[in-house]
Amino acid sequence: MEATLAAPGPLDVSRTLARFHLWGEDPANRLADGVFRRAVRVQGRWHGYELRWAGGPDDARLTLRLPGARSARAMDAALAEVRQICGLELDLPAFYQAARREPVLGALVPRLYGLRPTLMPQPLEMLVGAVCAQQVNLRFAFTVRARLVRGFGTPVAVGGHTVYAFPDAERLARAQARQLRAMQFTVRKAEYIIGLARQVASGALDLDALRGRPNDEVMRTLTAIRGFGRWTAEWFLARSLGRGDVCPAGDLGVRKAFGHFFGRGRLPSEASVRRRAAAWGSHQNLAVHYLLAGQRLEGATAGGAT
DNA sequence: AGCCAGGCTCTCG
DNA sequence: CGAGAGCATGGC
Repeated sequence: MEATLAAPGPLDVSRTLARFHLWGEDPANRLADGVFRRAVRVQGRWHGYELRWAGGPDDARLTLRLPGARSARAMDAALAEVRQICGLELDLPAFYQAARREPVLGALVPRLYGLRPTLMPQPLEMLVGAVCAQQVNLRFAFTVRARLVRGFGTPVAVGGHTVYAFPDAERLARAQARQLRAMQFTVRKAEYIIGLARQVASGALDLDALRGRPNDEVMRTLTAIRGFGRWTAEWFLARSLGRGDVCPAGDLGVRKAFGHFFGRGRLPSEASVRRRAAAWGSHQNLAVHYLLAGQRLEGATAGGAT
């Protein structure tokens, strides 16, 4: 089966999907030879899909293919994921208009034209990925997450490649802490991940229901879980639910980016980042995304930090 | 060897 | 509450 979709507003697919290999390989989100591959589960069955694209940022055309699939439901599920992953729901034109009033963002927009945040469609995947990234460099975070995905995920063949479906809560709930330790998770992070998975698997925690809840309620729900603090919850709001009015101000990368663009290189406090970001209202998420990507642009040319 | 890395919990004032 | 110590595991 095959379907095409168009973006509402600018979309630079390559730049948007680049984050899947910025810091290493992600076996659940494979980017190879200009094709993005991933798997969705529909009625208990995994379907691998391939995303290709053509055209420029202003006329990007996406082609989604599910080799061997016949169910319209599988295609619908894959389409819904792709919309999330490419950030199609986000109002880029409105952000661009607002960015014109701000010199730093205004200058970044043309350089990053069509960049969108990649929203992670599966909440468990986002949360576990966030735990992996707590307090360690992102290269290492990617490495341990890849081990987790290969170790507990389900391999799915698609287009001559293998993608791994991200392990579900039931599988992670059965995992042993020492198995995660062998993958170089800390004892504590192993507990966090397994603890979360058990809450989800038992039905005590409904992550999908968070999508319909206001920010503060999502924050309260997530931060009540051991191992899940403000940083993790805010990134979940930003990169899973796509909430615009969120800024993970405590994030080291975010603070560095704010320091770079607004603080003459001095690392600002979390509170000061939060203050400045709050002025951007519903555009905070996109603004933060552009600042982070903007700093990576300059890091590549100036040899600085990422 | 030692500092750093896109935090979190726990304790105490 | 808010600040600070302690923590745990690698990468460079």
